Amino acid sequence: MPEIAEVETVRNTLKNKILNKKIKEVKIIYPKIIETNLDEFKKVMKGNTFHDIKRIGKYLIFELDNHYLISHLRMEGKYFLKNSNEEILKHEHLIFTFTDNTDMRYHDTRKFGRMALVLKENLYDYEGIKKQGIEPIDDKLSKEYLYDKFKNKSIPMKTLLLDQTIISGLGNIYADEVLFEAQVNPFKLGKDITLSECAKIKSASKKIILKAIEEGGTTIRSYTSSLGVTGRFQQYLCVHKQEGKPCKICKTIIKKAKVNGRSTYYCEKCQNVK
DNA sequence: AGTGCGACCCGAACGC
DNA sequence: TGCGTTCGGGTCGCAC
Repeated sequence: MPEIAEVETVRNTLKNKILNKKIKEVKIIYPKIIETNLDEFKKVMKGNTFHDIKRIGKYLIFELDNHYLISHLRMEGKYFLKNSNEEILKHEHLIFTFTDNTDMRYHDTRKFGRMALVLKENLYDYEGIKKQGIEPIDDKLSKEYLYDKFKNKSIPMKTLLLDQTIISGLGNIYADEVLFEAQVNPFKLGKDITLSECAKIKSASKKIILKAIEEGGTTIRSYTSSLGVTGRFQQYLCVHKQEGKPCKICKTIIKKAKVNGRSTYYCEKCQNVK
């Protein structure tokens, strides 16, 4: 499931392949993917060109002539590059055909991903973008900022790390890994967190995301990047999906629980869970 | 206002 | 074996 590191990997791999290609045609097979007006989408995309790909949190931002195409992959969204004459697969929902007869195809098994087309000057009017918090790799992420965001919340830390308005870009995998690295109890409420724990969360999130980006993300279940590269971060996971295995630090068996409906993996000793 | 939870999806994993 | 059921994952929107 794409988190910040996966989206960054898609951005980098896609960038080398599609920039400055002219779009000849766009085929929308599953229209619900598009949140904005469909006719406008078709009209604007035709004849347009991808000039750059940016990323804000888990959002991919394709730069066009006068617009941005905002794309959120949610759990299973992927982009594949193929020749236009290849058959259209079951889960390919949107096809951009370039003038050189190659395609960029949006593939999404669960149809959860979404796209929106906005004028460049309106990018930050888009709700999802507007409310993004600070990214783990941004030096502006400080322990004081986190403490301030957490201190009045009667919400478990696991849930707070998934809140994109606080830290932008963490998903279920890295939230578990960050809490383990920071030795913070995932069940602990925001209001009970200390400034020094915030400092640990800050540095742990940066360390883990940098490492994950370097390794091309994590592949769990169905996720592959646009070039089919398998994320190598999987081998560095300490707790996520490690239920029943001994903790890499203390050998205590890793446990699994639900926090706010999300599966959560932790070491009860290292993370001081009773 | 703050918090919790179902809906959106559908393939895989699970249970009988 | 084969069927039905549950699960998961990010985000939104609604209910309390």
